Order: sequence, then C-alpha cells, then structure tokens
Amino acid sequence: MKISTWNVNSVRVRMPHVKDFIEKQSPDVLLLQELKAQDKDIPATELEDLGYNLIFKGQKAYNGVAILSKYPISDIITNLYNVGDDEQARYIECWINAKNSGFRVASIYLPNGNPINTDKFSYKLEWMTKLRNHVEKLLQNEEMVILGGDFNICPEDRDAANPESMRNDALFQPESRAKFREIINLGYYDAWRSLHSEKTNWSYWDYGRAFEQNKGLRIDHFLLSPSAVDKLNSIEIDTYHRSLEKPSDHAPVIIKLNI
DNA sequence: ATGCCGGGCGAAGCCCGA
Repeated sequence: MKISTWNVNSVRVRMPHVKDFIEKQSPDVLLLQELKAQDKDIPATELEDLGYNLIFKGQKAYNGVAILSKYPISDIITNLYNVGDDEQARYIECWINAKNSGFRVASIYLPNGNPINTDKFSYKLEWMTKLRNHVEKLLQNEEMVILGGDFNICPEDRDAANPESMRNDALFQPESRAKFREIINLGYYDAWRSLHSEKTNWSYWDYGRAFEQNKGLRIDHFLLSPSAVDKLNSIEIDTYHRSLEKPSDHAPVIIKLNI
C-alpha cells in the first residue's frame, strides 16, 4: 500500500505535475493540500479520470484539501469544528475500504500561524487543540489511522537547515512543538523518525535559491497509529517533483505499508 | 533576509504562505 501527501500550492496550476506524479508513482492513496480553489473550480473529473475516487473540501483563494483513493471511500469528515464554526478548509478524513484491511486516513493542512504574537498564532494553537482532541478519539477504535499532510511544524531543531533563522517563526515555537508532541504522546508515530533516527531531510524549500542550496524544512509529516506503524515499510521524499519548472514549494512524501 | 518568490483575486495592489 503506497500512500502519499503533497502540498501542491494551487491544484489548478499544478495539475501537470500532479498527473506526472501519479503516472510515475501511482500511489494507492494521495492526500493533497493547499488546493487554492473553491469546489466548483477543482478539476475533479480530471483527477477521477486518473483512476481515483475523490473527495475534497475547497475554499476560495486559500487552503483546500483532498483525498484521492484507488479503493472505495466512506465515512467522510471535513471539519474539526462544529458545523459552520470553521470556514477554513484544512481537514478531510475518510475510511479507505482496502481489499484485505481498511484504514482511516486524513489530509491535514495545519495553519501556518505567522507572525507570532498575533491572532494567527493563537488560531494555529487552537486548531491544533481541535486536531489533538479529534485524533485522540480515532485511536479509541483501535483502527489503523494515518494522518498525513502539511503540519507546518518543525518537530525539532534538526528539522530545519538553518534553525537559528527560525527562532521567531511560528513553525518553531515551543508552544507549537508542544502541541505536536501532545499528538505524538497520544500514541502516534512520526513515520520519518520511526525509520530514520539520525538522517535528516526536507519536504519544503522556499521559492528562490533554497532548493538548489538544499536549505529546507521538514514540515510535511505522516503520523501513524500503533497498528499502522507496525506495517510501515519505507518513507521517501520525492525531490524530483520539486526540481521541475514551476514546482510547488513542497515535495511529495511517500510511505509504503505492508498491507 | 521577510516577501527579493509564487498564487489568487480581479484588474492594481494587497493578502497569504513558511
């Protein structure tokens, strides 16, 4: 089972890259973030024609998340808040009816939170509390749970090429990291760290010269429930699709599970 | 280094990202 997450920074602009990625990697499940399109402007038929069932939550200009699956989809959730409370399209979750064993998967676009000392940072922390409370409930069912997406958190200093330049960044604040650890401490495993205790790698590079200088951040994560991490076989970051012309500023992250 | 990128919106310049 191959599952990938990718912040595409506009699904309409990135469609050629998304198609190329699917042709080359053919993931069973693909989680997308930052669609930057309202529902009616999302190229749904085009994506479905690539061989996927599709669910999404769009929003005008900002955010937007989707799940593509080769297997049937059910039990969809599109909001961590009460209905009508959160208009930002940052969360979508479903059950994947895979052949032998199903699993739950979420596509997450966690708020950036910059600049700190503003309501944007407060919103980030509030949103993370909502996420924590929700994913805690998911563990109670003892299902395989796979949380993937752009978490906008560097879990540790070694998850940035230049930690000192990040000290005042919302992605690096002790409060942000503490909230992230709260989720880990519920019993979720950072897939990258589960397989690579020392090795560092980036999933995001700022536009400009950051990619050629390989100065990036590791902020796109897979968090796996105990029964899911038991099946984890590999994780890789697809830098090829960051190297193309007109790329997203994020690279796809790909995990393989023995299911 | 904070927006010098890049994208959306809407038709110029501002909001947002990390």
